[in-house]
Amino acid sequence: MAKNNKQSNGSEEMILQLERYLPYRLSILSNRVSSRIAETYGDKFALSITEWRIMAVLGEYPGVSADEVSLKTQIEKSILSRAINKLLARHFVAREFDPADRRRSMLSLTKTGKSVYDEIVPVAYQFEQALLECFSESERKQFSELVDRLYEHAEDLHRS
Amino acid sequence: MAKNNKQSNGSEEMILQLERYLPYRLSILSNRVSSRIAETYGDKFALSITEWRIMAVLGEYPGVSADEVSLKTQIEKSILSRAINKLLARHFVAREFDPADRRRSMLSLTKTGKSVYDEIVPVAYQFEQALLECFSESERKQFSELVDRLYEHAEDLHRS
DNA sequence: TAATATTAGTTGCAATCGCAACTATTGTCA
DNA sequence: TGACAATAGTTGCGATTGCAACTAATATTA
Repeated sequence: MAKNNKQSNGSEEMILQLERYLPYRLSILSNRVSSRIAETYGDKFALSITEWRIMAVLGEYPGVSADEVSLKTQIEKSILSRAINKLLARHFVAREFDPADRRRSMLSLTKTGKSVYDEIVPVAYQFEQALLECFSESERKQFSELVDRLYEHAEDLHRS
Repeated sequence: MAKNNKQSNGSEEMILQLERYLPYRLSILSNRVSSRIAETYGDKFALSITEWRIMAVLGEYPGVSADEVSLKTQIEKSILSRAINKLLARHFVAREFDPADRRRSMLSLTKTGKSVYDEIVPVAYQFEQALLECFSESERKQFSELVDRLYEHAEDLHRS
């Protein structure tokens, strides 16, 4: 972790070592990883990260509403609305409205969307595997656990 | 990690479990952490994440050029140019041009900028400490190491 | 039931992003 | 030296973002 180094001239000001600062490193790591994957589906299907995430949720949970997608992915609802419209226009996603609550949309992948999804998923997993090559089995487990714990803890911090 | 679960009906299509997919989790974690910190300096000094990062680099390396800031932070150069202009306008940052190479800027924090920096740095470190409370000492070290290794490995993947 | 609040999703709009083209300066090499 | 390439930084411009206000539907409650 970054250390709280003081300057050596005796003054009390701290220097922040950005490249050792964990929040910064997480951000850089995440950007690097995400952009690497985005290359795979971006080049081939012209999907943005946001669009792909929506499709990933629909592949896993067909029939969810936009709001549920928003909850799961943290995508802001106006961005989501516009991304869904694009996916509708490209016939990757279909939308019905819940007859019991006509505000509520029910989203799913179309046949075309599903075939795109089926093509991307194995590549995504291969990428994840390739990424994790640099870890041993126990390191993978440990890392995964620590990521989860940090995520929960960051949420807790907010509440206090 | 996410498992390559197949559907149970005997077809070969894979489902991607987004919330177990490591690249996705890194992204969500990083966003959560970054936005928590941004609240601290954003509310008080109206600094964006990008602006703060630039100031952090200048606090650590006074006199660097815009290009060097771009290399260190991965901030795209047009975004950087505009952010620096804002920081110049607010007198948080000063700019000279290298007499030996007049294309090259030499950036540094002004007195005002330095006082903002000096106020933010301890808060940033406190935040990092609070974040890491959920880890033991050895877990912190391990996590830091794994993050670094993953970062390097993600870069290697790209070259192949 | 009528008034009010809440929820799901959309849209207006100003700010930001990011690629590509541009200017200005310096480096290369025939 | 002079033509061309490379580098640092800026700017034009279309696309994207994200807040806030909006519409439409449902839920609450007096």
